[in-house]
Amino acid sequence: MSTATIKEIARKANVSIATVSRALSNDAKVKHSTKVLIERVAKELDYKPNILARNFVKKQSNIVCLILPDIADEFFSDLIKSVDEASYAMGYFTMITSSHKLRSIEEAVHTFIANGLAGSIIALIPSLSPELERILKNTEIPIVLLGASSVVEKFDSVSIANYDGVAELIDYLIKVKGYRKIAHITGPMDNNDSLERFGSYKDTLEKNGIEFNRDYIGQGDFTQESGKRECIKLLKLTDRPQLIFASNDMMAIGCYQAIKEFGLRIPEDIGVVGFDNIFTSCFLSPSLTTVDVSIELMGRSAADIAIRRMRSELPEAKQKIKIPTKIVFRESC
Amino acid sequence: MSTATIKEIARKANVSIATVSRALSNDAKVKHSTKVLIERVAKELDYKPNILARNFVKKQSNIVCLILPDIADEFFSDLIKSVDEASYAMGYFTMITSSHKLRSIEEAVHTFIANGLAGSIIALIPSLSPELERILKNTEIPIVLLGASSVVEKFDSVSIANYDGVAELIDYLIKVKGYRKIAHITGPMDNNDSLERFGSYKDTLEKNGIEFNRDYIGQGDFTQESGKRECIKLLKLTDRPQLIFASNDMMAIGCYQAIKEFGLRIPEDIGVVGFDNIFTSCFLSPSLTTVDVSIELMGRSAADIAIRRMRSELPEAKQKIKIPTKIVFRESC
DNA sequence: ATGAAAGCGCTAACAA
DNA sequence: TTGTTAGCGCTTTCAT
Repeated sequence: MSTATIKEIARKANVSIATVSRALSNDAKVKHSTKVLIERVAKELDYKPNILARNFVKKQSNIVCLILPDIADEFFSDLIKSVDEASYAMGYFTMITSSHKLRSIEEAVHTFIANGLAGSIIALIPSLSPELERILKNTEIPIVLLGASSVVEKFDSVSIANYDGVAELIDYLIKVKGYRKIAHITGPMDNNDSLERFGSYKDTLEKNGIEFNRDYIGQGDFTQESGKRECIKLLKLTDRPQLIFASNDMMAIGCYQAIKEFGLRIPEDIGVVGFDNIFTSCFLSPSLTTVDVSIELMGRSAADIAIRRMRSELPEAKQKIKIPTKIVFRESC
Repeated sequence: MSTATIKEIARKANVSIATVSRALSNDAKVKHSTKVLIERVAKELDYKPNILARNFVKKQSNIVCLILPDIADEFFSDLIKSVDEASYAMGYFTMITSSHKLRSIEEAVHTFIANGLAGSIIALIPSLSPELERILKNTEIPIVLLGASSVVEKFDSVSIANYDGVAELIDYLIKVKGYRKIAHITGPMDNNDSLERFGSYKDTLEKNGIEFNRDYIGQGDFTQESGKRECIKLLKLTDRPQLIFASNDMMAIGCYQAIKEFGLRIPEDIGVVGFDNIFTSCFLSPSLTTVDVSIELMGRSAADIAIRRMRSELPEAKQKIKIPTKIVFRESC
């Protein structure tokens, strides 16, 4: 490895290392001719700054650290890619890590904050534990929360417009499709997305004059298995619902399995809708009506905030970005 | 942020910073009692070493950098996760980046090598350009190639056992299922996986006494669209094949679309098989028979090699890991 | 077994 | 506009 250092450039260009440093970070007043000279020499030597040294002395890092939860969701690739692309475009690097069986999310965050590697953190935090909140609040580096409760006023956050998305979906089901008996399978009860979707489901039913029916609620955990399990319970009801709204597409897939095992047809006997628009959704038969979210936009927005915070380009007030959703009309209802 | 430094620990423990450094990296001869004392103080102060400083002075990095190609494949999440998990378990961090419209893979690799951030590189390189090979060979840090031509003797590599996997698949199709007219849609012609699969397809046909038929070859590029396009060409043949072996599942999905548009049935009128076993495969109708590869094992193996190279724990000879495959029997043939 | 001191590559006062 | 110098937190000789 061993690229040239500013020392060698200084020697070759007959200037001091300070001048080289200034010229290369082009923020100081350096005579144009010397700047040009230094840049030429730097290019000749194929100079790449030692990021470690630079970050170390500046006591800051140009690494955006993306922290993901344990489960590997389908959309992580897109999220990572969009964060990295935006970061790179602004001159930053992307580090990623996730909590897993060996490490809690709290530990992951704490480590990255304390050891100086991360210049900012983007964390996909489905639910904010008190300990995590304490750690996060005790740090100087910018934190951007993805999908975390937007109620938490203390952090910048980027989240999905769950409420509006679900409201639009349920409205469509009732007003256009004529469904009245709509069941819902929720995600985990400490998950913000799940909670918001559930709240919107209830509110929208009521706004349409449909009474909320506790029997029509299944409690899942965003996994396919839980979707299937809760769907079976719903299918066994004497007053069976006409449609099941699963809080995400994975659980909707579970519903498909259950419904097929019961020998029922979608959407003739019972409709199904989901949320997320994962890649698989359009290949199910029948294809799944769901709510699309631009993960790419989410990642880009988060990186943008993180980096502008690092550069102190943002106003004091915490940013609260809501990523809009869009219904994808298909064949399952 | 600002965790305690070794200086503060030294002061509190009444020893020199050198002793603290030694005690904490527990490789030098430090009296047991002082070591215990220092560790206690360190814990009290919630000390986390400044990784930037440490890496900087040691002129090495404990960051494993994973470099991905532009396209965001479905399996990236699993790959990233498994690399990170293995790295973390061995005390390393994971950085990821990908080539994209703003940056070629050559530039990405070069940057990470030169700026000192990466301690080793794991690169998913479908095809090795001469420039990339030059860059890679000119560096001191360990390089592990994923899926790159295993012919390249100069690098450690982890790749899929394409040849054996396809041989097993084609053998099954001929001997068990009785297919004879088997068409193939290839991936890009500079992609190693694609090439190996194609080679194995040809060889296995011949071993079974079936003459290779050039008309039965479509040249795709691993995208769904190319699969559809090439499938249409095959369906228009007067002597239509009985089955299409797509070089990956995405193209198999494209085949499904084409076949349905032609009003044909799978597998009654024509069979389809793929390679990869992506998540969606089992939800297609009919579900897709394909070849499964453990991405998780791939990532783990790559991280393992990268890190043991960093620690000089591996013999000179380049490691050549082949990840075994397994046929997933389903309904599409 | 421990301490003193140099130095990694770079930036940022302070001088000139 | 440029040079000199101190120092970031840590590791690592070289002494003791």
